[in-house]
This record gives sequence, structure tokens and C-alpha cells, in this order.
Amino acid sequence: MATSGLTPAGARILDAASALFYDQGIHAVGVDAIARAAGVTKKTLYDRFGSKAELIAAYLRARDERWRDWLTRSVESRTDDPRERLLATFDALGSWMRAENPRGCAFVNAFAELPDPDDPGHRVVAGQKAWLLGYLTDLAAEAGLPGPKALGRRLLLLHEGATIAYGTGVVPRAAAEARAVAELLVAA
Amino acid sequence: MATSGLTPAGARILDAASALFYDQGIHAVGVDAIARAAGVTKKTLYDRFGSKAELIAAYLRARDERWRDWLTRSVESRTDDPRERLLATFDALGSWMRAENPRGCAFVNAFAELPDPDDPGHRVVAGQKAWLLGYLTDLAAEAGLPGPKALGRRLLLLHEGATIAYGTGVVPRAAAEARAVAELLVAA
DNA sequence: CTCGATGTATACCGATCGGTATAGCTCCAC
DNA sequence: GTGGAGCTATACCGATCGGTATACATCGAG
Repeated sequence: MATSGLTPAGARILDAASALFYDQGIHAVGVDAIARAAGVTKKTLYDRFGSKAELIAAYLRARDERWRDWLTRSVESRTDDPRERLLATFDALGSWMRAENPRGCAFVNAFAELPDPDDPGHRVVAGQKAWLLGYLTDLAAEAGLPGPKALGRRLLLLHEGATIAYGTGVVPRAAAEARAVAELLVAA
Repeated sequence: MATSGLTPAGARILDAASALFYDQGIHAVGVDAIARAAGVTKKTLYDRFGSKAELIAAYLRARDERWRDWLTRSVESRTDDPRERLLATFDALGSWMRAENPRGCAFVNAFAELPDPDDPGHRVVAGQKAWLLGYLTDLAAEAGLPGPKALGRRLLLLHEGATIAYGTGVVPRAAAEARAVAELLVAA
């Protein structure tokens, strides 16, 4: 996980919390259960993170960082052709989902449980969605395609749709399906 | 709401629970708060619904029914042309979201909080996603378009993506954006 | 006239919620 | 060689969790 700058116990807490939050949901997991799973005292948990809300935000920030690294690295290592890179984002998404997203998008799931716009976790989710839109828009611009902003939005729809369709189990190969649509979009 | 077959108090409970569950999340709302909002005793709540899990399932079933009615009625009243009906699903989605979905898809949100496949609520969500896929596939078949199954899957991606992008606030006019992609898909 | 269904009111249950307090241990940096 | 950071252990706080028990009022159908 993204445990840089954390004490050993802090890292174990974040790891345990990440797994529990993603698997069971945020409100369904108590701080006692997290401390128990991390082999740590509640005091240590509160010394490191201050509150459950901040621990949730740390979980989301760490996952966001890992996802961005994975996506950008996968795309950049695949090809230099900007147009091909746009499509490569869907291959990266497919691998990520198979490996890490059996229960759907962690950010969407967290969003469902954090309605308060002032909640630090809520803000992290909003930030990651905005970043992905910006990233796709930038790739579209670099590819020299017409209307990069609109194209970015449409590619974002496909990314989000693939994540939901895969996570809910209705479309097993959702990322490949989304890529096929993206190919049509890029060719147009 | 879909309060047919319910006693007056039962209907008030379902209405109150629906609003609270959608606005705040399922685990964040206690049965005491629901009973209070409905102007009802906890005893009455348990007499009518048996458990919180069943009340959640009832909430999702009622919303599913309302959504299906809205979608099919909107589409059917719009046009008889099957190809145009495929696109009309996105207009219906846009109106629905503006009126009822400020916080994203209720089913996706519930899914995030109900990981257990045996949970009655979990099953309702899986059912509604499968239904939508079937509906879009049927429309594609009626339109005589090639590869109706794949087309149905791709339209589903666009529906789900639009819902998420709108719900998280990244793409305000997400349904119109999704419709534009669908037009390309139908023309191909 | 009565009986069952639909309610209300109040009180209770053990468990868990997020969070805090106090005391003591180890180990490394200054 | 001392002090502070990081940690464990245990106990506690009031509030809320989902769910149950008991007693009583109303009202329409048989």
C-alpha cells in the first residue's frame, strides 16, 4: 500500500483498514475491528490518524495514489503513440479490476457512504474523478483529436460504466467492451 | 412511492426509509430514526417489515419498480421507431437523474453497502442491473441492429457511466453526452 | 358482540459505536 | 543518561445499534 512516511504500526493499521473498508464497506467496519486486525491498540490508531474520518481519507488517498501510478505507468510503458495510449487506459483498467476491484470502484463505493461534501473522504473521491477526467482529456489533446474536452468526458463515461458493470457482475469483460466503443470514438 | 398493498403506517415507514437511505446511506440510518421520521413506533416497523434487511430490500424493490415504470413509459410514449427508442432511454435517464438521482444510482450505492450475495437487498440490485441489460438488448434486437447482445452491453456501460459521472458531479450533462456516443454506436 | 388486525406508548436487552484516560514499556537521538 | 516518540494494556465514557416484551386503544368484518 502507500505506506510511505508512516510508522510500522501506522502502516499495518492502514493496510488492515484498506482491506476491511473495501470488502465490507466503511460504516460496516468499526475502529475496534480495524485495531484488532492490525494487531494494534485503539490508542495507537487514534495517535496516528486522529479520527475514523481521517483514517478513511488516508485509505482513499493511498488507493488513489496506487491507481494513478498503475494507470500512468501502464499507459506510458505500452506505447508512445498518443492515440494508442487513449485505448491503453482501458486495458490498464481491465487488469486493475481483475486484480483489485472485485467489488467495484472503491471511490464510488466510498462516495455512497460519505454524502457530506465537507467530509475529507468525500473530497478525495471528488478529486480522483476530476483527475481521471483531466488525464483522459490531456491524452485526447496530445493525440490531436478534435474536441478533446468532449472526448475526455465520453471516455470517462466508458471508464466509469465499465467499472460498475464489472463490479456488479452484469458484464464480465466490461473493460474490453468499453475499449471497443472507445475505438469507434477515436476513429470518428 | 410503490406503496401498494401496504397499510397506511407501512407506507409512511417505506417513504421515510427511502428518503433517509438514499440521502444518508443504508448503514448510516438507524431504525429508530426511520420510525421517528415516519411518526411510528418501532414495534409497528418490525410488525410490517420483520427486520432492517427486509426494509432495505423493500426500499430497493419499490425504487426499482418506479424506475422501470418511468423508463419504459417514457420510451414508449416518445416514439414507435425502435432505433429512436434506444436513444430515448438516455433522455429518460437524464430526466430521472435531474429529478431523483442527485446522489447517484441508489442501486449502486446500496450495492456498496451490501457485500453479502445472500442479502435480499443485494439480490434486488443484481436483478435490476440484469433487467436493464435485458431491456436494452431487447430494444437493440427490435431495431434489427447487428449484434444486439454486444450493443446492449455497450449501451449499458453508457447508462451506468452517465449515472456515476452525473452523481459524482464531474459531468453535469452526462446523459446527453452518453446519448451522443450511443448515436454513433447505433449508426455504426 | 366479539375477535383479529393495526396501531401507540414505554421500557428494556446485550452489543457495539467512536473516542478518551491512565499507566507503563522499549529504544533511539541528542 | 535522559527525554521524547512509538507502542501495549486495560478500563472506561455516553450514545446508539438492531431487536424484543408488555400493555392498551381503535376499528372494521364476521
